[in-house]
Amino acid sequence: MTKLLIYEDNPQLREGLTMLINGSEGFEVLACFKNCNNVIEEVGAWKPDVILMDIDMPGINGIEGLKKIRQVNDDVKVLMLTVFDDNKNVFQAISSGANGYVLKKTPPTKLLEYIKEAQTGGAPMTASIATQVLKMFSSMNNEKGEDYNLSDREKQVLQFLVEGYSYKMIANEMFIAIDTVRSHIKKIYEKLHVNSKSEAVAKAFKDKLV
Amino acid sequence: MTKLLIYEDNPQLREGLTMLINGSEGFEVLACFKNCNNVIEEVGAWKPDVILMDIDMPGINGIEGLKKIRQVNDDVKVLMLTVFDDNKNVFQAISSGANGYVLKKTPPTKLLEYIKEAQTGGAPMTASIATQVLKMFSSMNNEKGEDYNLSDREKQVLQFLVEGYSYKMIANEMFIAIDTVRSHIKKIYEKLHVNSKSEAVAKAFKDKLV
DNA sequence: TGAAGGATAACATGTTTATGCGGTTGCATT
DNA sequence: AATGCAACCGCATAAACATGTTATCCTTCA
Repeated sequence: MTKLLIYEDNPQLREGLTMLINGSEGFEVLACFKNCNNVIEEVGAWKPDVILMDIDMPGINGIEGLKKIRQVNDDVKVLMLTVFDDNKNVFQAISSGANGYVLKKTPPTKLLEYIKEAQTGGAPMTASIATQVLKMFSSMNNEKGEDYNLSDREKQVLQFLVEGYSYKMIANEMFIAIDTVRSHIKKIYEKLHVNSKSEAVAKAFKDKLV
Repeated sequence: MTKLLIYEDNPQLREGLTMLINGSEGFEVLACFKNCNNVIEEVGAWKPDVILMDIDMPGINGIEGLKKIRQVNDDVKVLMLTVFDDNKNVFQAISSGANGYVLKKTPPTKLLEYIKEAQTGGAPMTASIATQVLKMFSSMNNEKGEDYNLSDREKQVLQFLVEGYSYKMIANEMFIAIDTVRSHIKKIYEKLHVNSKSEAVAKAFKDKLV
């Protein structure tokens, strides 16, 4: 028997979900709540297997609710419910420890499947969410964009810049004159299309040159 | 009609997949290959909707094959097939542009579902894969180390520094005097334990303050 | 109510950076 | 032999930066 709590501010949807779930073999809704004000106590008292958590709630939203839960309980599975597959929310929810993320328009049979999947350690996601997650994933990785073809020496200098060295210090470290450091840096700026040290440093981080 | 190519070195599995798919309404296997040696030409010639790509192949493996495909074609959907839900491969595949990632032990009906899902822009994953992806996602993100408790204003200034603004530009943007900018920056340096703009920028990136 | 601290601002001084120009050397390609 | 290019070096100047000190106006908080 899968025991659930539901957090959802919309009364119709709350009733609908409850009826659907309670009417299905092997599922039971322990309680419903329309906000997350006492989420910690409620979860502690009812000890559910799975929580359905609406994201868009007034007051404490679903993400905050999730975070509260995770402060005290890492075992209960939390399935986020939302109308939109909004990029930022997906990201937030996932990194706050959600076990799954499904759209409200998911058909009932699918939803029950997802709940079961969450309970058994899976990570149910609707297709559109999964697509987004993959996109975020691949975009954040992007193993270095442009090349800028910096020479070896220029790369070294840039490295020192990133580490906060002044021209003078770089000259010392590299056993060259400070004016040579200047020359290198000027060249680096040209290749990176920037015109200050901090821009170069920022670009180095952004484009994973270091 | 969903048209497929299959890359799989194991003859049994190759035959099995072909028979399964060709025996299903709405699916057609255009061709099968046991390695990725000519993958670019083959994809160009057959113009499939979906490619089933085994990961563990001798010679050019599935990930390399995927990368080759993505060099010339971003539209075709590539579904990775593997025996293990190996962490590293999942990550590699996703960031190389795979559309989905399923285990070979996936039951036939599910597999057809997944193929259809991939074709229509979804991102099919078996539950265990999805779980892994979420774990990677949430683990790679957090940290955010120290806080340094910068004030709101100081955070704004730091933001501008990171974007390469000079003191003068920051003063203009924030409608304050350049000397005030100086004051803020001095305070920022103290809190971040640095003593130059580029060090501050570097630290901002490293500690994910921005 | 008085202390603490954030945001604002001015002034002064010395250092660092950005940019321009010029140049030599040595290696590799043509 | 000529060309290009990376690495090296020097000089000059203006702008930007780092640091110090001082001070007012707020709000918050004990």
